[in-house]
Amino acid sequence: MQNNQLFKGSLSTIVLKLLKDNKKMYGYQITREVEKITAGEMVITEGALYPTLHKLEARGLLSVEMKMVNNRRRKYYFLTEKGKKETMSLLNEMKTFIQHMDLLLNPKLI
Amino acid sequence: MQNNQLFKGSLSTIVLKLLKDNKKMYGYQITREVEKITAGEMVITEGALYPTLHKLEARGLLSVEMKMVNNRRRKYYFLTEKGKKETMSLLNEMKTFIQHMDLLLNPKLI
DNA sequence: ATTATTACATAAGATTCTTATGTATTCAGT
DNA sequence: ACTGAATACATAAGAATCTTATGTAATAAT
Repeated sequence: MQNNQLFKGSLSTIVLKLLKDNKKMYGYQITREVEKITAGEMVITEGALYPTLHKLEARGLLSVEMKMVNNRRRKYYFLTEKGKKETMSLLNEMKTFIQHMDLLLNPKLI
Repeated sequence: MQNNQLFKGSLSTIVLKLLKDNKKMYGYQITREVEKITAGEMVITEGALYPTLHKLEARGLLSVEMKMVNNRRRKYYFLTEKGKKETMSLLNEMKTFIQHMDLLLNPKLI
């Protein structure tokens, strides 16, 4: 995203949606996946991602499972039941937000 | 918008786009127009709007014209040349952002 | 008279990011 | 054997953008 304030506020939604589709993922994997999907145009910084994951866990939306792979630790996150509900809610909010932006930025002149 | 973090970062773009379409507007009018367009679903608070207008003016994107109407002062804002360019740029950024969100939230499963 | 609306403004605090920094392991190239 | 890139986590300081609260002041509506 480089210099994009628009991104602000959407990170949680993105993370939760990825976990919804992929069952479980670890932090580094999430950053790779976002870059892959957006062809490198959107980059999630670690300074934003890790605090967000911790916060979602603290809110009871995510659970964690530690794994060692190649002598490196990975923290796999997955949605709790509460997290699944919140994900649906946030996806609807995002949809509504984009509709409103469409109304504002592409006005239908009658 | 009530409780919507997604809104964060998009206010400048909305304001500039409205000024692009309406030539000149005053603060209170901008709040009314946004509510009108979004059927009351998006509400711009004054605490967000006025500092934003001042900032855009300080950056040379807006100019001001004072008017007295019904013994009440109005500050009409309008785009400078620099503001017109920045508006196009921000509208493109918003478009790109929404495309990326679409990629992330509505993945095309092959 | 009192409340709502119009019209501006700012300050404190919350939230979410960026940038910088730190630790530690593995892998690829020289 | 060494160096840098990649993998994988973490946190802290500061920036940017908002919310909430508050203030001023005039007109319109009840």
